[in-house]
Amino acid sequence: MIRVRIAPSPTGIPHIGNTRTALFNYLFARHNDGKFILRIEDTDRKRLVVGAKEAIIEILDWLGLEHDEEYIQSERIDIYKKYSEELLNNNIAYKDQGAVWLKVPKGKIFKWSDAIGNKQISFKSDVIEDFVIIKSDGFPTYHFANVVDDHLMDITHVIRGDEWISSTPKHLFLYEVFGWHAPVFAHLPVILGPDKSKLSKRHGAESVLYFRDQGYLKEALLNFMILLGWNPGEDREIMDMNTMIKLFDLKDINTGSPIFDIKKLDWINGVYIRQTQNSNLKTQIYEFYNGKYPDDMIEKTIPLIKERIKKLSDYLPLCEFFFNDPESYEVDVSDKKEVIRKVIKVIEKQDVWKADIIGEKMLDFAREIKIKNSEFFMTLRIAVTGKKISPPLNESMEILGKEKVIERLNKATS
RNA sequence: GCCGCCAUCGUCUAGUGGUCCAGGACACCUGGUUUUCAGCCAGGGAAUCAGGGGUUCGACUCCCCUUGGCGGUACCA
Repeated sequence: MIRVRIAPSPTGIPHIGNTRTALFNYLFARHNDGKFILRIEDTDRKRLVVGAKEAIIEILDWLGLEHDEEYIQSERIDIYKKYSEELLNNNIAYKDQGAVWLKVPKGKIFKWSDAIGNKQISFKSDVIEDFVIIKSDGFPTYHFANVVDDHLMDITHVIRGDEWISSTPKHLFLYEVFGWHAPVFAHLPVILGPDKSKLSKRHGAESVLYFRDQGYLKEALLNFMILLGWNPGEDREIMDMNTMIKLFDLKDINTGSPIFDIKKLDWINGVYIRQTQNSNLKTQIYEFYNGKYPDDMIEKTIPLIKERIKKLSDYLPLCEFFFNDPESYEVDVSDKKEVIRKVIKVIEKQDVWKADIIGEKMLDFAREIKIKNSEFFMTLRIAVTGKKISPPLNESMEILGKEKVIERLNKATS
């Protein structure tokens, strides 16, 4: 039975990098009908961040990366203590300044075959110094707790960031002194920022929750993340979770570090928005704005804006005029008052209030007063919406209603 | 410094010795549809496969070196 785990430490809020590692672990587990385990590694008491653990769980929940088992290391210190004492008794570890250290012998070679790129990696033990396994505050170090737990929890594959490569010899040595069988290691190349340096606050290192707050869909974020360092070996790029689970394989993970590119995320998000059922999209927008705008109105606008927004947060800038009268006009229409007044007359006589009929009348009117279509409709657009860019005008006016449109036009001439 | 990982269009990548003077996607540019913006459709530019040596009849693909990037070198993970 395949068993994998993610081992986040609650010293910060997970970003795209950590979360992609979680995704890969999840996909690997599900693909193989295995177990996906969450282990909170809160052994660094000094750097604990309040709310971090909750955020970790909230992110996994939001993305739907459901775990099968959950452990918290701070509740397991007796276990680590027991194993460290075993090492102490066997004279493999020693105490110094209140901490327990593991003796690392010289002249050994630690090597393993890494699942990423399928290569052999080896380190001479001479470059590895004795290291602490139990800190003076009684808590285990990552190296120790991690190995003990991975063994106790029957972890078969350790899929983690490649910043752990240099620590792997220590882990291997721990498995050796305990006489335990080491799991398969798969070290993922880390995601880099646009400047090819480590992901920083400026780009992508924000909490994953930030992307949700920016109006990205979880399906899009998931799809974006899997494409960072993995592809199915065919041209397909848009994949739902089931497809990802079906196609995912460790051997298809790239060896090079990918760079985080938000433009691609935006594109993918737009694709997903266009794919979303109207009623579902309505609900998502309604909830994104915390119910501030009536959902029946949102519903009417969906067909008009579905192909025009890339993120949920693009909705309001485009559609606010449906809910509120414009407070200002992006283009000055004060010299167009005459035209607008005439339009009002035409509209007042209009009793069939349908977009295509309205459109015809407007076209006729523009022709009658000999104004170029583009110019005329821009004036009308500004007067009704306040903006140069809007959803299709006729349809927007239909949704707004005749009375409201006349009111707006009157306001624009005042 | 030492140790280790990595290296194909700006970006994500395909490519496992010949079918590649390198294919797809994003981004960008042009044209079409059009009352704005999107979307959609059609087309375009964009990698001497980091550089240099090998191996081979033949290298993007294998080996070595150099360079560059990244990581580690904590009683942090």
